[in-house]
Amino acid sequence: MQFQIDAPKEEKFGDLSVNAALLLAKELKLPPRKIAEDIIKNLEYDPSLISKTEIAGAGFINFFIADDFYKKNLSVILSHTSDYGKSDIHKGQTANLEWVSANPTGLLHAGHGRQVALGKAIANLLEWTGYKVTREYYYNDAGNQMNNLAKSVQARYMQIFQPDFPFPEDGYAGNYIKDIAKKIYDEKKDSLKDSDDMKYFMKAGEEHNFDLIKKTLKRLGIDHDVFFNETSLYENSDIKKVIAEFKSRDLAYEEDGALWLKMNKEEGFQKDKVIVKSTGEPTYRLPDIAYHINKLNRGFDLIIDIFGSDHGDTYKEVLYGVKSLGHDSSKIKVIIHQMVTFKMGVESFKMSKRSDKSYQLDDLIEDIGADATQFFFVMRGANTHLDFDIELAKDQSEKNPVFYLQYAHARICGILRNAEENLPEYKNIDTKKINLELIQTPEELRLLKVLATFPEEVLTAASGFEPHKIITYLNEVAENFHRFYHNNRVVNIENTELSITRLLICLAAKNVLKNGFDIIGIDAPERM
RNA sequence: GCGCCCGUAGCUCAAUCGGAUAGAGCAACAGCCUUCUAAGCUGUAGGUUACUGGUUCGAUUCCAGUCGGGCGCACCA
Repeated sequence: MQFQIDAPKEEKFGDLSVNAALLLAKELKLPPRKIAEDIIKNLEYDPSLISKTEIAGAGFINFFIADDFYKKNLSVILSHTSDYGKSDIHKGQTANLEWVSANPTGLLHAGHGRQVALGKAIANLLEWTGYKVTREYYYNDAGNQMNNLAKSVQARYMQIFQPDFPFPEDGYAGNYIKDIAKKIYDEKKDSLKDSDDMKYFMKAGEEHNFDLIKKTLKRLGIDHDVFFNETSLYENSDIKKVIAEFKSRDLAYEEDGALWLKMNKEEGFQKDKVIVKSTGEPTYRLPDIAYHINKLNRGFDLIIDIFGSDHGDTYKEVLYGVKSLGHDSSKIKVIIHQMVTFKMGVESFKMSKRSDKSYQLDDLIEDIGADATQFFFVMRGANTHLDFDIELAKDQSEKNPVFYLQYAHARICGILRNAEENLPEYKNIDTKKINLELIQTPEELRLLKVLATFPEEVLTAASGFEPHKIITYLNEVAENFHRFYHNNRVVNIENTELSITRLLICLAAKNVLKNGFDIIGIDAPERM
């Protein structure tokens, strides 16, 4: 029988709860509470770990973990320092996380931030569970959009000395195109005139844009290990091989001069899809399929893609292609995040690539800082539409949720500075010889309990790729620390022994906060 | 029209892949600074989990339908 052992939401229901009796009731045709009684009667457990059991509600069996366990855990936290919360369940395994992967046709706009921040935190989470993580960026410098970029740059360049030069209708309107044109003009003056120079315009635009994208990522502390170039898939003929495979498996056919991939209607696909256009150029699907096969062939145990919901349908086609060629697509996990609506108080506005007034990720970082940017994007589950209130994020006051957490850390640092001055000997204490008997107040115990669950919180957050759970948890830590602070004087020269015990609790809380901040990717300030 | 996602307190969101009396923050109201940072703490109020039905010991969670919102539905990526 698949019964569950859970930590109940409410403290009064104990620390662990088992629903076995409820599940057995039907089969045994007995009242659940009666079954629970029988189970408890026959249970053997260590009374130094479990202080109490009880039957509650419809027939839950609740276990209360002894306070001693949590008290002893204090030295566990302190001795593991920056490793506390890490696990090795995926030790020896490798993961590949690909995200951002914006084409070098423009800058990262504010909406990209959600994906940028999510990926950063998820990569960290994976490392905390033992994965060796490759952070990858799929660099796509082929296709129509690059021609469009070249035309846009050319037009802005020409307009410098020929103001009536027409700007392409679907060109990129952002001001950054003018910057690129200006740069070219400074170097080449008006020597580039005919369309043979298109390649030059393209290259200049690409380099400029990609440089800025990388700078933005750097501001958020993101450094990709691999920039995988799409063109390499053509050069090493991976794409040719994929086409040949599709043909030999009779999964593709030619029609109207194009090559079509047969899509399985039973898996929900409505119609077949073109993989090679009649012009001979592949559509994005083909290199994407080849790319994912390439990742699988590199031997990763886990492959994660992060996309916005606007790609919610297309990735399924790519995975279908990969699977139909006999590859194990179950190793590939796709995280879809919903779109972001930015608000200034009540006023909302949408991002647009076409407008030159679009709000860039750089602007957002400028306005609210890198920490708040990272925090606000990761704060909520990826699968809900996110309302991003820039005014709130900008607010340097208690309204801003990021400060609540950071303040708890800063406050602990304040206490430690006080101790440094009045009780410097606390630093030399052997944490194994603390007098645990002195831990008595409910706030102390409650805080220790919360701190003890950190490793498990990391595991659940990592297994579902849900970094927002870390924030929810850290909030609980901060809340319990503040409560502890208000009711328990820490540094008191009259009572050195108690002071030292409480200082160690502070250190443990600081340790957990710091580790959580590291996962999310924000700073742990010493002062605020 | 079809597909995917979503709808929870006035607002922004949680709720451990079916569990107990649905929780936080902000906003509102009432309190707490001669004491380690009041960016804090304590308390009050706020709900038919969009709606209707179904599945079972038990539903915010699963299923069907309705309403409302987002995103897709190219030989663009």
